[in-house]
Amino acid sequence: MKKVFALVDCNNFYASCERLFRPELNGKPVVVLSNNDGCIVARSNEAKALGIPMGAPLFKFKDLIARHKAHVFSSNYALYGDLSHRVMDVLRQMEPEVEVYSIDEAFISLPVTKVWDRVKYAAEMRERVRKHVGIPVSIGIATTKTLAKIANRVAKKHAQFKGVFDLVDTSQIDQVLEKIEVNDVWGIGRRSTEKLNSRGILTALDLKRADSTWIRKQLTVVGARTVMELNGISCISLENAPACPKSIMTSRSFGHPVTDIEDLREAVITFVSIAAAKLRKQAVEAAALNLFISTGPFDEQSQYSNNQTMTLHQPTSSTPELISAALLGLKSLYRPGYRYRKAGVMLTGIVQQGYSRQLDLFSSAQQEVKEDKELMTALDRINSKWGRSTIQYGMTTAEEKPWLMQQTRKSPAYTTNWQELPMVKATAL
DNA sequence: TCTGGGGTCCTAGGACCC
DNA sequence: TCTGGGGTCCTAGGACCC
Repeated sequence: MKKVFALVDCNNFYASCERLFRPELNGKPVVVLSNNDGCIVARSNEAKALGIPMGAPLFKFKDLIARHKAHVFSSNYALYGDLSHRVMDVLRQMEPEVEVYSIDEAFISLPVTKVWDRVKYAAEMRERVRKHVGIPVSIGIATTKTLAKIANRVAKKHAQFKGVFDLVDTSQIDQVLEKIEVNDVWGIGRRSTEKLNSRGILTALDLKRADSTWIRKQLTVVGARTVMELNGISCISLENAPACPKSIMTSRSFGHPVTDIEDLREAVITFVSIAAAKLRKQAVEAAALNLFISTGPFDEQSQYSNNQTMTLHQPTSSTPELISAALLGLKSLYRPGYRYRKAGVMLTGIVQQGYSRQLDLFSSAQQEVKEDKELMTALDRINSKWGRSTIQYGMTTAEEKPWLMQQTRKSPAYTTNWQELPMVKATAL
């Protein structure tokens, strides 16, 4: 049966999450910051209207924010992740084929029906999410993912469509594409836009009609695919089941510059522990670990950045094993005298847990692996119940931890921590 | 003073092999 | 004097996405 794509996208997701528990902020400007309270990564419509751009560093807009009394939040991923799951659950209750594309977006495969039925159904979907979770979403429908993205944009931008726009009808596609700038097309970023503009390709419609040989040469097969999708030929399919990840990364900028190797050591141990827990959560193991440390990109005094890959004995998800590999790397990467601002660990060579485990000749393998697994299971259980840092490896009790993130305006974990549940005040009548 | 984090895919070029 | 060619694998870097 022929199917069409619906793209469900949460409106100003992080800002909407924050407002859900602070309804008095509805209609007011709200911004949410990146880690370390560095950049603005989400804005309510009111904040967008003030001219605050996406990704802008906070310090450049402090005045504007103060002047308009915009509300500022540190990012609270425990909250956003939980609300995201709830939204996706509602979608799955209505349709079986859901691809969770990002924390705030999902592609859904819908059967082809009459336009009117489709729009009505999507509107119902939208209303259910609003009612059951409280997050507003927009829905775009089309024959390819790239066109569904564009339809979603229209749904979000023009209030008269009430959050749902259907672009399956081919006769109106060109009219819509004509009004979309080429850099707003999914897959066309800054560099491609420069190339396209210099050739006079300014709108999505221009791109749709562009010469395919030239596109293939300048934008590779990726760009060629985008052009096909604009022409209604579906090249990017729905990925229903989550695939095995190719890499898993944990990295952070530090709250303050770090010079001491002992502080770096703690940071690295922490990041490896988080990454290892991610492995176990997805039931996979890593065959290699890449560690990197670097000074800040805005440090004018001196720059240093380096990385090293350690190959593990065999694929593993054991925190202590990964930590010892990482610390070996740190020893050879560290140079004294620099102000480090960031470190991170990337796990690669990911395989399914226990898949093709070679018997290790150099240790009494089986028994050790088993004990380690049980230990990790216990650790994960405790940390998921009592919080990520309840049991940690190799931490000092130092009060000053310069590498820790700055997060001065974080909202409570309303939905994932018993200690931080929202309270309802009962007033006597 | 203050500038995020976590991914994917593609290509070019080098090493190596036969 | 004349000094192949094709395939594979790996890595680094670019571009893009949210």
